Amino acid sequence: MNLPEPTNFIEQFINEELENGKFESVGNKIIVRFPPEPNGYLHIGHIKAMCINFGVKERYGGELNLRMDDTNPAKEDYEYVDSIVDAVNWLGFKYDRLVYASDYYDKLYEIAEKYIKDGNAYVCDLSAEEITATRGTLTEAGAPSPYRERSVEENLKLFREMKEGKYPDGAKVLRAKIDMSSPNLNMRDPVLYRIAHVSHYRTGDKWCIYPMYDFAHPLSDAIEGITHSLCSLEFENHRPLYDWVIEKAGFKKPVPRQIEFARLNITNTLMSKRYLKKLVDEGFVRGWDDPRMPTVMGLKNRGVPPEALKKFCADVGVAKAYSVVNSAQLDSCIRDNLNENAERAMAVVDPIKLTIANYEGEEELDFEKNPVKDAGTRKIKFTGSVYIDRNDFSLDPPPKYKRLQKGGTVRLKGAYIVRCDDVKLGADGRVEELICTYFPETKSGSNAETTIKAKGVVQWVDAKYGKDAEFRQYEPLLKDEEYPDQDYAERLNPNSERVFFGKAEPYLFESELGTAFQLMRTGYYKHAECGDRLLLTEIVSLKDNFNK
RNA sequence: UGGGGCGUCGCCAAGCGGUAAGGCAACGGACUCUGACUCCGUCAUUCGGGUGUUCGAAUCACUUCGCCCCAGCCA
Repeated sequence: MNLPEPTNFIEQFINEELENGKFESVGNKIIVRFPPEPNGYLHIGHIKAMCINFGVKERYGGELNLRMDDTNPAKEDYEYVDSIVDAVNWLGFKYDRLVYASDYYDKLYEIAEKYIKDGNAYVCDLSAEEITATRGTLTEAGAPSPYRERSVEENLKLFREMKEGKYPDGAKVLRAKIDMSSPNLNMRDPVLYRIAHVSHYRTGDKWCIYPMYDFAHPLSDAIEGITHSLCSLEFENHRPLYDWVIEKAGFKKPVPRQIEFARLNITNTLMSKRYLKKLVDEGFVRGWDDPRMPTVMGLKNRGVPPEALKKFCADVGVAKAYSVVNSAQLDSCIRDNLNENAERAMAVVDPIKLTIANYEGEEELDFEKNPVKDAGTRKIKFTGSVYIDRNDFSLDPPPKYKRLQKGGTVRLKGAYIVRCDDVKLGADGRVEELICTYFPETKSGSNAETTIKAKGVVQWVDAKYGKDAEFRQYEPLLKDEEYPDQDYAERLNPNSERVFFGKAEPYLFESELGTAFQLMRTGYYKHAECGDRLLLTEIVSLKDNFNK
């Protein structure tokens, strides 16, 4: 058998099973699933889960079901289903089928009746509080429910009445009959079905009883023929129950195997759906797709290429140890990708006029689209009167300053070397205009002999042909040092704190392109919201690089 | 305190009894029409601690310390 080289312990485990012939009866086809609950937007933590699952699918030539784990009607909606599908598609992951746990409500109900008939489940009249009270503690066994020994007939009758809507919410539940003294609390007669007179976004009012995760998830896996059910570490304690549920339902082998991995944590951001929702609901960000958000759509709007995210996940790896990855690692993957793929543009944020006294007329210059790979050039117009950024000039330059200073030279990228002869100051003492001399023989790309040298290169925007674009710098939501690695809950004080994903990058721009692009010199990916003035050399369609 | 997991460089992470990969970060230096990129070099005598077994241990055993998860009719 041709087994792929495992990239993590999960694949290593799968390889061993394959070698042992565990899946021979199903043609050694590996089937996995990615099962988000449609109650929120996907974030970068989900991307890791997707990379793991889709990675297994691809390496084993298997299949993957995108499954909406929608068993709690109170929280779920199509809005989220749509956003999840959009996110998966944007990332370029190809699933084999889109399925819903709610598709199985009928089957699940039948299996529940089977449980009852087999004496593996019973209807319990205890209230939620009473169930909690009789569950016992970490060190003490729980007490059996007084309803634990009801007859099969009575249980069946009661369960059917539950289904028919005869009881109000909370009046009764269906419980598994396992072991009230198990050291694993999940095995102390867990609830399988609860009554909820809530209409479900897909099944409407057909049901008033809904299966719990611990019942629906393993059975959904088994029904779909999932071979490996990959989930995060906190479900480790559920595995015995997962196995029990499938076994009692009577599924034929091979039966799905749950494998757990550590979820992703990143410094400088929040990964909990609950707090992300809070940011949205309380207006700290524009929405789930705000570029400061670690959501898939937020990342997309930042101009982060999907491939960079996949690279990041691959670099970070899969293990079982709790970890917090430094956001610099993500930044590195993004920079790397953008450096390779992004077309370059020049922009000036805080302009100072630079006038070349000895230049006349205008011309078109060739501007390299991407110096890393051969992406060709485009034309930019030059009239000798340009803007450069305020911080590319210094009246009082520090040692080793490479940009422009009075009497010094600098290269206008893609154009000429200029020397600053005079500085005009405004009434407020701020630099208003630089009067320069250019050297024709230093034209970019020319091979003319010259002794003129410039230590630095600056971006510029032509005063006549440059274009305005709207932008606003984003406020970081939290200061760097305030970012919690954990226990961030209490730090989110609604009135004072702010959140930003990643370092507080100062230049995030968004023009009418609605996308990001890499600015020259800053060498970083940029994005923006509207608000202030930004000068661009030209509106180039960089959109294609990112937001497909 | 019961059970289940986890502890390898500042941050991730390989390693599966034969003598510590790699990435990020950092630090030197070269190069550069982005102070970017690229390049070259440095960065764990040591694997939470201890004790054993072994010719030989991060890898096995015992013990100890630390961290995470579980008492939702959430997923």
